[in-house]
Amino acid sequence: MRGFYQKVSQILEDIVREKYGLELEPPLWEVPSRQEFGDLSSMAAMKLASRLKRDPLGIAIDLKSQLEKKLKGVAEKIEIVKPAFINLFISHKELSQAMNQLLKEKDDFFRHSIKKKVLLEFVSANPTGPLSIAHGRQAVVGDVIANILEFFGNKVTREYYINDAGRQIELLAASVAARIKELKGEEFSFPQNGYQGQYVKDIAKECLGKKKIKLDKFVESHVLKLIKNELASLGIKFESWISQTKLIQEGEVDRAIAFMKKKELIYDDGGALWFSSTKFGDDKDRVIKKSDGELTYFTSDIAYHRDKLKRKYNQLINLWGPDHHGYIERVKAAIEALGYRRQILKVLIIQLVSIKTKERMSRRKGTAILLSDLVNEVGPDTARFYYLVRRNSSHLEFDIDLAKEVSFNNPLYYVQYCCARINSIYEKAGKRRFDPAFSKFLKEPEEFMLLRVLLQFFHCLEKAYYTLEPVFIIEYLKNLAAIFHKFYERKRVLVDDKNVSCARLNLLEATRIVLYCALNLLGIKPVKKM
RNA sequence: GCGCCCGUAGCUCAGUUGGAUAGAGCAUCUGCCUUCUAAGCAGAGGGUCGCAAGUUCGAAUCUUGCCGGGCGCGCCA
Repeated sequence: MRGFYQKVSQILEDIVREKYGLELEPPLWEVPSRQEFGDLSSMAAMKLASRLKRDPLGIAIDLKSQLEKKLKGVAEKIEIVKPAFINLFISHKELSQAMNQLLKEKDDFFRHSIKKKVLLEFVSANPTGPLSIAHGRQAVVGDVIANILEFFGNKVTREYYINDAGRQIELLAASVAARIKELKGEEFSFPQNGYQGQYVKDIAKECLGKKKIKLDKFVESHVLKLIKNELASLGIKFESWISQTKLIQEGEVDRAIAFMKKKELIYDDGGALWFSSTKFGDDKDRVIKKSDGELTYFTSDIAYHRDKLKRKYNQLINLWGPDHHGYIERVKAAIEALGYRRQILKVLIIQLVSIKTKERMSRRKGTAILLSDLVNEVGPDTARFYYLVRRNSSHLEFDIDLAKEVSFNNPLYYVQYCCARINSIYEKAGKRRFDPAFSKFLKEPEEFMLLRVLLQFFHCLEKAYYTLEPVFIIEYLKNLAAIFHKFYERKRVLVDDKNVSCARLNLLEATRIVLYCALNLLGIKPVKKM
């Protein structure tokens, strides 16, 4: 719909400006909720009517006649529906031309070239153990958001902030130390609230043979390797890893404090140093240095964000868990204090994940279900798909039994089945070329229904891009799959009439391009056989 | 107490910069395989959109109050 949409929007915009002297907020056209309302629908008449206090129907009739004049050949028909919707039906000729363009340009047909530099920070789990199922959701959502941003031409850096300076990592080292003693048969006392879990014992075992190692460094690198492997098992790779300890050692934190001191945003109270974040809209001021002389987590986070900003990105995006929601304001306050616009940072809160399953995994006593358990159970593609089926801000219930089910109940299989059916036809058709000259032989409503949905992928991508919600791609895929199966059941592709057959093969290839493109953005491999 | 998320069909959820008859899937019932994969398609039933007021041509969507569920509010990280 990309070509028409831009053309038609421009024309309507011009008419509104010339005839009424007004500018309406885009979008002037939307994809209507029902097929019967056409390809594009405009509410411009209603909007104009409420601004000018005039009869909407009269305005609609006027706009319609103007549009008809300027859209000869593009529009099949233009209808007015109560109260004053203007519905536009695009001609079959125009639609098949768009399909030919899609066949020629492939993915590029849907791309943009926005070219912003974006830093996407996500997961950033403490390096104290394996990733949880909630981290898994952040990882997948973040990765797909990065894919979408890149698809529209942005330069994206996926970054992981390693929170390795706190007490937690010391506690883990102490836990490992206790396990080492246990293995040696020495007396040991396990630290209070120390880290449980098999991985602690595994690390201890590895330490046994080695001499003269710095335990905390060894432990950290070991856990980081573990985390990297878990992310890799989902097909996720970060371009950048930033260590909190390193930021402190390199003096970034001190410099950030000095900078804010100079601007008189820091004061002393009760032996502690405070940042006057209330000057920038925070509820209360925040401690920068505790009375015992130690820095807080927030302090190094200020330095970290200063470091990000110095690297000259157009946009910073952070994915955080819901427990960090109260933290957004103070970081934005810090960004303003550092002399940047607060809008440069966008924080997405990714809600929690719970697991629904009959037995199997819940039987494991004591330990929580981990990301690695989940991936082992259902595989990376399924894990990715189901991690994306809800809006970021909604709780996600991961239904393991459904995800593993090999049936049409399972939306992922429903989508993959399209790929399998297309491939199956290709195998039967043998050698194939896609000749655009045949596209004009598309005639049937089922063919155009499918073609319209293919072209609407453009809108789906825009929606996902502007809201940073990958779920729209999932919803689109489900819809596309339904329309494709409908087409498949009603119309054979390989028929005796060569013209029709070739035209439908073109349509099939267009479908494959869109399907693969969408799945690719989600990081899911299309299947060829089922 | 303050802040955030959620409440839509029996179940899981779409639909929210206000728009057309509130949509899917599951489950229930009825049809369709000599023809490219039936892991599919066609059809039926199923709703006081948590409750109540307000804003207007029009509210699931916006405002206010209330009810119910989840989470967060440290000189923790």
